[in-house]
Amino acid sequence: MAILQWLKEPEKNFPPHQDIDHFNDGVCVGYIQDKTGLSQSTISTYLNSMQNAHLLIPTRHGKWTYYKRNEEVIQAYVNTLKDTL
Amino acid sequence: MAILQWLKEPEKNFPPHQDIDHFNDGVCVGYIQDKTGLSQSTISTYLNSMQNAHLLIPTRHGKWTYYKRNEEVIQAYVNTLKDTL
DNA sequence: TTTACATATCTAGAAAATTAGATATGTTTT
DNA sequence: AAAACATATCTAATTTTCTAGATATGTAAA
Repeated sequence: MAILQWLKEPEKNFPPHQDIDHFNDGVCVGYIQDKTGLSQSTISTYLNSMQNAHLLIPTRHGKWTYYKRNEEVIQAYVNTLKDTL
Repeated sequence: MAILQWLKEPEKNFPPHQDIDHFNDGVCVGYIQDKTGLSQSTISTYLNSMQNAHLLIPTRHGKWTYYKRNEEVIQAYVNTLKDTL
């Protein structure tokens, strides 16, 4: 949940990327790792599982993988909760 | 989540109680246990933890404890999720 | 075309959640 | 007040989740 929240406003929660000057494709794994303080493998695993759940969309830029929110799925999930819960 | 859903419409998901003819205070533990197929202690533990989270409101009627949804808290939770997630 | 770097995957140990049996408590009936 | 019944609590075993170290893979720089 924290990661999803951070990704709502990348410019407020992460430093700028070195090769690109926008967050159009999200934030690179390393920055998210730093922010959480967890190990590289743990973060990679998390991001991968969130990707599998279609909560995040990955984009590869050179050496880096960027992750951004999948707004449609996230909203659909919240709406389902609202109806079902 | 299943329990919360069932408790939205007790009359559709549970048999009538033997001592009272309404679900104003919710459903007794035994009926919820039957519906889940879990053991008595497990269900009691679940209901207790949901009560601690203020998701359920307990009412004692003689030998039975009835549990009903705490709509305010449940809605507040969903709304928080909608904003935060 | 080797080296360095970012990320992914594999493996396994530690921590937490799930669950039931045994027992305790509270309430009603006899 | 003893017995019966509904629910709660305690304890512990099983299962699942969490997490990191080691290693692998993919990409770019030297």
